[in-house]
Amino acid sequence: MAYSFSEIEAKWQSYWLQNEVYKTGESTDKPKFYVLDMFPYPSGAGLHIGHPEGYTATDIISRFKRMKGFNVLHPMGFDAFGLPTERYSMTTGIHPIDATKANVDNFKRQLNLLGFSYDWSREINTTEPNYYKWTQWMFLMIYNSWYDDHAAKSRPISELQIPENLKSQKEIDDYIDSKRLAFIDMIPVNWCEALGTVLANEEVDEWKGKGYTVEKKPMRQWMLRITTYAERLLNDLDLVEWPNSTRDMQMNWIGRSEGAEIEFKAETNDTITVFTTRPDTVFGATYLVLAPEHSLVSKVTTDEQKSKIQEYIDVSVLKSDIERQDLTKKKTGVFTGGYAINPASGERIEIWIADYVLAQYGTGAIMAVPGHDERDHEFAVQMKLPIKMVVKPKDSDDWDIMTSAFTEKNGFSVNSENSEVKLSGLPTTEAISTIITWLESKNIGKGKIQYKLRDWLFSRQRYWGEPIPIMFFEDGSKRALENDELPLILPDVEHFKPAGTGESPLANVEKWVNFIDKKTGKKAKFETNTMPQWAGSCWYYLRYIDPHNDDIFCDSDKERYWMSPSGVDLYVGGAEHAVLHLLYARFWHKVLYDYGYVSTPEPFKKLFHQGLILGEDGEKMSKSRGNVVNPDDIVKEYGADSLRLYEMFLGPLEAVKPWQTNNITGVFNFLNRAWRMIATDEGTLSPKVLNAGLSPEQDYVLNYTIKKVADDIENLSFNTAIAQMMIFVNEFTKVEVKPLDAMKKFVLCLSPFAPHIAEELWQILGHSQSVVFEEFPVYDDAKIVRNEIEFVVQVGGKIRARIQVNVDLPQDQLEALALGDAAVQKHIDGKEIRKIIFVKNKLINFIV
RNA sequence: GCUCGGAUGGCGGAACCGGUAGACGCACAGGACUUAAAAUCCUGUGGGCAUUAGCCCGUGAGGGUUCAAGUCCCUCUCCGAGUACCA
Repeated sequence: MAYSFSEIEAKWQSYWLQNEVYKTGESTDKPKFYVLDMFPYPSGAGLHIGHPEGYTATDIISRFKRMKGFNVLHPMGFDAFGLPTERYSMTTGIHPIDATKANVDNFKRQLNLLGFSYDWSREINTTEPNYYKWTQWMFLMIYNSWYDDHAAKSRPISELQIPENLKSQKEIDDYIDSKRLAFIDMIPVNWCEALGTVLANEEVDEWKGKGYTVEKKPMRQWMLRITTYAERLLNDLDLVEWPNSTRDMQMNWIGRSEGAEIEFKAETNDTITVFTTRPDTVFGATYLVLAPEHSLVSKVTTDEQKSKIQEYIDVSVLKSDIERQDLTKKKTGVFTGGYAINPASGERIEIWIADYVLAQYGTGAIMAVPGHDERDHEFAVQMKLPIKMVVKPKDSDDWDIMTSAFTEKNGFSVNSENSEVKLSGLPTTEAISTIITWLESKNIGKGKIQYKLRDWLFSRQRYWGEPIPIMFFEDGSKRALENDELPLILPDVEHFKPAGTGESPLANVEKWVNFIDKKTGKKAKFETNTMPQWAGSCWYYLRYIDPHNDDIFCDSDKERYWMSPSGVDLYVGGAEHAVLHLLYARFWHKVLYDYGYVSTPEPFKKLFHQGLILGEDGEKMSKSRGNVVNPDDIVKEYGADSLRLYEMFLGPLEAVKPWQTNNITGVFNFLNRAWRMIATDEGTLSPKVLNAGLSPEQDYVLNYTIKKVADDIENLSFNTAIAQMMIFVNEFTKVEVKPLDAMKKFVLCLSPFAPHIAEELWQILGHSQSVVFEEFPVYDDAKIVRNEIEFVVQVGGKIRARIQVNVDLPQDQLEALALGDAAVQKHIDGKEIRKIIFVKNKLINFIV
């Protein structure tokens, strides 16, 4: 008969709730531990089997740390703004607020069903005005900031020095706006007609995959100047304990490269600035290429080339990023008819446009060095442009530059000199610094560090997001709301369809959009764009610390207690957020840090990604495949404790692993065996549990289990911790008498993993207080030292005997014992022993 | 293409700093209990040859270092994730 998990789980869940067992203490005299889950988007589908994986891991840690005497902060909330809800509302007419509430209720029901120890009094929801008030407040903090390069930090915009030559208010305002960390720009964005909204690059594939069409269209957008933080975002990765892969991804995303900007004079007298990482190859620059969107294209284009150029631009704009970046296709481009002068060689070179040059990176223009860049080489061959060799390989002279580009950075410059500077003969690194010095002395270029990271497109043409708290006046000026005017509440609307003009549904809410500003008395119009879903998740970990504070987003004393010395102690979530969420949150955190609102430069000290759980067929779970496992069903059949245990027993937390419902019987049986070891079918203490001493073997297993479970929890190796507890149960199932003390310690070890059954067993063992408040057992070092071990004897590296010996036996005695073994003698067989390898307490190896 | 992971029995997975490969679980087989079954408990279970207590092979493939390699080095194959003309 299986133990009655349904009754037990319901009983303890309501006990925990009624007694507020998981309320986080406010006292600061205990050491703290902040363990955070990535909060979910409450979708209509409810929890899937992947959610409880990370959540169980953090729950085990939380429970363990509490038992180890820490004050644990383990909160949960909901990242509830988002497009799926808005689309649901569009089709059903159900208000996003109502849809969100229903989904959140369902999520909470499911989370509680699994026995997670969240402190629900700290629950947050990004869509509630008293939360997004502070999201808006932070947006305004960013808006009212400029980045001081000298101080290398953000400062209030009021401290910005206004150049004296600026006279009119408009000029001054424009100057200030050009420095703000939040600003408006016209930029080409991914416009989806059907959704009536702009999509982020990372969303394009997702929606295209669902059959939507996405095109490029320049629109007025809010941007955040995250690029000012590129260097710090890169360097501070050294401060965190993150998976290497995630750090690498962020480093690649930020994409720092060193090089130089070089100015080329066009014959029209326009200056075309290019960025290159190989300024040493400037003598080999045989043509220039501008991106089709480059502002100088029309100026350098000659009359007879005009129509061809225009045609090319028109085609480029219609192409999606994906199409433009399709590497398999041939490169395309058109000659503008214009020429420029290579500032190093003095040669007259052609100016082309081509869409293999990206407008958004560097200066949107390149000097093409076909001899030493594969892309330029391909283009030059195709367009029959000149190819010049200016770097030769270290050890050979016979590189055929017409066949392929030589791109290694370990060569020597050749054919690179003019009357003022000579690179020929220099190794590449020296050539680079030499040419930069020359360019700088001539004032036609300079060393430059370039980043791939772009500014953050921060506005969405959607209803279901935080309103941007900025108003515009008829004269074109604008005003940000002040703190006493926050939150700017999202108005109620009846229809969630976009305005169709590219504006959000808010544009249709006449009364809300157009109003008389009370502070200035002027006619004003609210911004109709809302913030992206990333906004609310940029700082939620801080709100948990002080969720009900109306004066500030988080009290600074509380912040210091929970975040010092290096941020959230453990952050667990999916690797899909490795770049964007984590980069955006780090950015906001650093702005807050610059103003002293937070005490650490980085928000998340240790990060961990749980691996995906696949369906039984080894494929990603999806409705269409029909391989989705619903946690509710598993709980019904085996109980929450078994589900928790099984998800942890499946394999290493970080690994991608297939679900096998069959295998859950393993952990289910284990819990039943544990139950029978301590309790009767009727739920009373088993008569076999007695005050009794432990045999040395039992003592060993008990103490080793305590040690192993504690160590493994710290390392997030839950699968091996569970295996060890199984060994414990196997050991004590064998014997007739179950020593009471061992049973108690075992239940304490089990409790972080399977809290419901542990509570029940703990009560059966005679306790009236919840197991949550108990201390984690301590093991006895002396008991986990074996006094007899199995010792391996090898001859010529092959195992020939295993002998039982006392621990720490010295080499000479073991040699004698080993040589006395018949099997060993047989293999030595009178041969000469040339060498003896001895590893204490492990093995001895006779080389013959 | 580039970057980062990974590959261990029929299956999920263990294995510290190079030192007994396959812990633990599933599945399977046998036994005990039972009129019988289920449940439970016990035993066995990488492959091959012997079938006694013996030997050989074995951690994706091939090479190397070492007394000793799943673990370190080189080359390759396959799988997964990220990224994509970033000059």
